[in-house]
Amino acid sequence: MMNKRVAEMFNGIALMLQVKNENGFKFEIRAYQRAALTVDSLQQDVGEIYAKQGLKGLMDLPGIGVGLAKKIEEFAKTGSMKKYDELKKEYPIDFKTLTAIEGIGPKTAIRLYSELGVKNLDDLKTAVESGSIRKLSGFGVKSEQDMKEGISLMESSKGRITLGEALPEAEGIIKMLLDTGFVEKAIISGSTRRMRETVGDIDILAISNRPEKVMGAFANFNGVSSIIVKGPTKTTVWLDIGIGCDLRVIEPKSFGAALQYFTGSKNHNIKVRTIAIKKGFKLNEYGLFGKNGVLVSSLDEEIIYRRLGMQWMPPEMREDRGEVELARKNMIPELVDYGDILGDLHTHTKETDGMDTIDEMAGAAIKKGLEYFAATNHTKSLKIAKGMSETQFAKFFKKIDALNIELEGIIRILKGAEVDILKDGSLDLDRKTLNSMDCVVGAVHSNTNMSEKEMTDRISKAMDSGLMDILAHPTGRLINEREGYRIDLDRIAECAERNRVALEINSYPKRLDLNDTDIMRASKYKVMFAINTDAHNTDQFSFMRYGVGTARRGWLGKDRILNALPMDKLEKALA
DNA sequence: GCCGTTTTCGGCCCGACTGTTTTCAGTCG
Repeated sequence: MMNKRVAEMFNGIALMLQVKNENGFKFEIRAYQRAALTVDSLQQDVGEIYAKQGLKGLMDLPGIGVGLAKKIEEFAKTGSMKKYDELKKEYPIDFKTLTAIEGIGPKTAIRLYSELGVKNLDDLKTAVESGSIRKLSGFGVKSEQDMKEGISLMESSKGRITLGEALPEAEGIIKMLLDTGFVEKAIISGSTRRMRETVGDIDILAISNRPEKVMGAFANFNGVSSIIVKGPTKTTVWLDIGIGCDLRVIEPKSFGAALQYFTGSKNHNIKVRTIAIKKGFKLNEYGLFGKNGVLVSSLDEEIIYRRLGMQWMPPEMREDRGEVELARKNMIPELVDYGDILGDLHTHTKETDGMDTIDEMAGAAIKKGLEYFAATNHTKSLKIAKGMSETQFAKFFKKIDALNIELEGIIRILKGAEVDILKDGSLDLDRKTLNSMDCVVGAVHSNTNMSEKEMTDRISKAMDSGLMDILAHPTGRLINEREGYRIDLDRIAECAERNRVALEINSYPKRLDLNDTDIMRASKYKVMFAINTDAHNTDQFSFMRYGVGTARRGWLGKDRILNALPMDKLEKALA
């Protein structure tokens, strides 16, 4: 995977061009930054795209033209980029680290270098401690202190946290704001509203006629470790959990415009605003304005989009992946909704590595309003999770049969397993046991370091057995921890279609697997998807929303979701 | 350096906050 490196180099080039010549490269810089964003958020490796589709494939990516495609080609072939290396020779500075410090941008970094010889973080620490920053013109004691604090913030930063951590934190802040009594409405915006799998900072939008009171309460919130900026409409703080949080307070009349603006994504907004300009409007966070600065619309997101000749788009789609073009043609698909999920087809109990009993899990599922769920414990080869043998499953299923009689008409528990797909592609239980189950979820847990072809063959063989209903966490990736195993997703999806195996969208916050872009790719085949929590305790049924958010980011409709089917139809589908 | 429902040339999103200095450049999102 070379995306990270390429994005870093593009960003590096942008930074160095910025210091090289004030405004001469203004738009070139923007092009590099935009391309870096595109490459960085891409799930597919640009090296792979180049290998399979050449320059043409690269140029199909938004913001990548012939020039940048050739630079990616150069990197893929030689492992370096001449333009980057040449600039780096001119500026032997660790821009990436230094500009990651809050308040330090490229201009400041270059002054620190040319006047104090600061090349990296260690040099900066020395400069700050020695008191030499305050002696530079345009800098003072405050700037020096800010840098010191910026360094410690960066060192305590978690980077991007998972949606599963960010969303509950954001909801806590919303509640606190509403409790102040000064807030009419408070809503999550930014990447959290778009349900992005990781969140770099939390964005909150509040409506109030008393902004100073709201900002005061926010800054004093006990989850806040320091205040970065504080004004009447915008306050930024650093949270104890290791990321930043922005609060914008606006007047009621600007609600729609502000929500549209602060939800992003950045590239989505740039595209929408460009269209606004072409139509003779100006769009900002206060509203959509006509030629003479006359307010056209500001109250409602949907009306603003309409005025621009577009349909409203669900936040999860706003990534500039073609949604604007669809919206202009009135072709935005109806996405699976958070309330559409009727069951959960992948959960664990105490018998293996779960925390709670089947009775407790059933109780929690009932509370969640599910019509059914499948108990899918691990199988014997997975020793670390106390995987079960054929006889243990038989015994466990008797318990489920009894429970199902007791819970008749309330909920239905499906008998299943998360069966290991072994190294040779065979399944970890005998055919008879698997045939006795309602729902067989196949998964890879061992020998993950195979080649792409070997791993794809292995999983395909398992699906070809005709015994599997669902392929769990198809790539095995863990966010911020490990990349997935290597698979040819097209071959997997094609094989799943042939065998009528559903692909899982695992809702576990660290997994979200398949992810949004993989879903888009796989959904070109006639496969169903199953959005499962993989719950290991009763609380984790609440992970479902992360999976649904991911499915929506992959543009899936309800008709593609296996567990949006009511029990009778699901039974037929599984059979 | 990218890109096209005005364009293959001439455009390119828009505003808030801060420090240090007197009007704004730098940074951020």
